Amino acid sequence: MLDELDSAIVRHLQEDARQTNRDVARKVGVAPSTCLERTRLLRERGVLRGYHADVDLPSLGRGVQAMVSAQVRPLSRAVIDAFQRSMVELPEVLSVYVAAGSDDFLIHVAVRDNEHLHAFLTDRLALRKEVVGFRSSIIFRHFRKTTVEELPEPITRGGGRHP
Amino acid sequence: MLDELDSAIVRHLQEDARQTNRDVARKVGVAPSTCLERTRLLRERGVLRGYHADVDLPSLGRGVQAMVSAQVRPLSRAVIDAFQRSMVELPEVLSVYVAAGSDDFLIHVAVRDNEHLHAFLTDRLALRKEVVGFRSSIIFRHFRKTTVEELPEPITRGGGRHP
DNA sequence: GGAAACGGCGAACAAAATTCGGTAGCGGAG
DNA sequence: CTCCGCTACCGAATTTTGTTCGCCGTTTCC
Repeated sequence: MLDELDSAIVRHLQEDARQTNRDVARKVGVAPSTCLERTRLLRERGVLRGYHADVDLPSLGRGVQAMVSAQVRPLSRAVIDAFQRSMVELPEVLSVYVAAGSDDFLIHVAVRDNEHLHAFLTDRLALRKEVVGFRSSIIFRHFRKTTVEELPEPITRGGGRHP
Repeated sequence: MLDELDSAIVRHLQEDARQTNRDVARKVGVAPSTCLERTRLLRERGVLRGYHADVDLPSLGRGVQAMVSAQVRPLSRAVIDAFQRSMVELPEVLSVYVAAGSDDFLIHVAVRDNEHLHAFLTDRLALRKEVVGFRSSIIFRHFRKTTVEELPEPITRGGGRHP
């Protein structure tokens, strides 16, 4: 799906999305025009979904982060979709994961302080009647990998899907 | 800490970090040179931590995501730091949260398929002797907010910290 | 073996980044 | 009240980059 040149471009744009196309081209060893066209195609293909600034949360008055796992009932599409939508539009929420296994939802929140977290849990979660339970984990540190590489093919037994 | 102009610049760079400085300047209503200087200062102050391409995980051969919560013992700094570091360097791992509450660690992983996830859990987690338990949640959907705004000051009783 | 298609290249042109001297507005001191 | 100095913004000039497009070498498929 991605050749080596694509992968290299993607890697460099993950590390610094604001470096110039010329710089990327030089680092991956092709002409700027080639690099530009490749990048355009990667975007068009949906491999590159966008470019976003990474912001320091404490600077935005959000010194406390937590991951809140919630269980909702009934697990119908209507309830799930509505709950997801209402969580996403809360200013405290950074991210919503719809999941299965131990939890139905994982909600990553960033708030001013513990007081604010408590208010969020009681006023925004506990009050909702579809929420039958939730647990919170305060996040002390968060290390996010800047670059995600293509996974190498694993050692397979017996070959691929087209025999 | 951030005036209205800073906030506007930060907001626009969160939405699209690769738009030109001119475009940002036009949108926030200042001259390009002013916008450039502001952006430089925001970076220097650590408010803007970097700019990263958002990559489609399935395109990288990672069609399955999960959040794994792990409990480790003893909860000493040495064990925590070592476990964190070893998780971060695994290719399957996107993000590591060091937490307290329901869980000690939250590990966001993206793998090829369920088979690969199972291999990860058994070979990379269950084998470690400091891991005393873990639970996994398969992630079906992940909605990440592109723009994080500064939280408005709450209604406080009795005023600020400098009377 | 040849034709067509693909991908990369580099030059030319348009646009953006970056620098820097000038200046308006603001705040403080006299 | 006025003057001074400081800060932040602006806009023009220069350098750098983005973007387009015709050309050419390679590969692929008859």
